[in-house]
Amino acid sequence: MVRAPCCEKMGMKKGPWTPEEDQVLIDYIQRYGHGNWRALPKQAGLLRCGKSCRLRWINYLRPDLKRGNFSKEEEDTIIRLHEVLGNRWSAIAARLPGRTDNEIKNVWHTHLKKRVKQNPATPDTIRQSMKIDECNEHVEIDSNPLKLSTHQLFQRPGCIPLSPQQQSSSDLSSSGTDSSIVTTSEYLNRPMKDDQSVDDDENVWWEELSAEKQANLEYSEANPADTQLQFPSSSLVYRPHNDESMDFWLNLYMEAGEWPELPEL
DNA sequence: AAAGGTCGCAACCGCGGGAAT
DNA sequence: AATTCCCGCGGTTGCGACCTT
Repeated sequence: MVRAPCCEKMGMKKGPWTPEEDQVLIDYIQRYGHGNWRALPKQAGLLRCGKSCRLRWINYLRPDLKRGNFSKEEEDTIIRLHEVLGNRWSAIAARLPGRTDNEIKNVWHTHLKKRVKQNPATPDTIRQSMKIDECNEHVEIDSNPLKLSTHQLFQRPGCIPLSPQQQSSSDLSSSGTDSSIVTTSEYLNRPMKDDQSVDDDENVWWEELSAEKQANLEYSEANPADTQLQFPSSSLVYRPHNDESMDFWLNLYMEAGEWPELPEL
């Protein structure tokens, strides 16, 4: 059964909000909060659906919104984050205080997309990323939608190197020109021996690979920043196993303006 | 000055995921 | 376990403002 959109209810108003409606919504939320968006309009006396109220509050009425034009720094930040995160506007907005995902999406489509297209070399990150790609073993080319955030992140450090032991023990067929280099994709697609079960779900392989390698990683739960310094070897596979560690890498990237190099022993 | 085209922004829509039942 | 509900997200649209001819 398909649920009817909430706004199709008779009597629900659509279109631009009036100042009076805005004030009703502000007054209500300031007094009672917004625990249940669906119930809110009825309780507040608004002829709007909950979805419309939520959108209006989040994108326009929230007191912590910055408003006004984006600064050059904010635009650069969006470009860099977009390169890493793609169209994940809410994730980008989470790193730009006072800005909404809708606002960022609009500014991307109206200004920044053109800017990047006209001058693709302008964001230094592109060059920097290429530089990193060149100096490391290989670039992760796998794309798994379910792991997109992690994968996109690590397409830049990209370089998720496999240990030499891993390469020699997994009986890999090398399709590349350099047999000492194995991408994660090649690992995941490696031919199976008879006694190895083949799982169609790449996620499983990916998870197994990660779990296997995380065991060798001295990861500090208490202080993720320590993790960077605790690679037993730069040839180990590492994958952030939660959002916190992903944020750690992303913050490093944002602060430094480039991806940190994996430490060598 | 007017008509047509383009831009920018606010709002809507449909979908997916997680929580609740 | 299945269904329903709600929220949040990303893509898209509508329309007023501005620009060009």
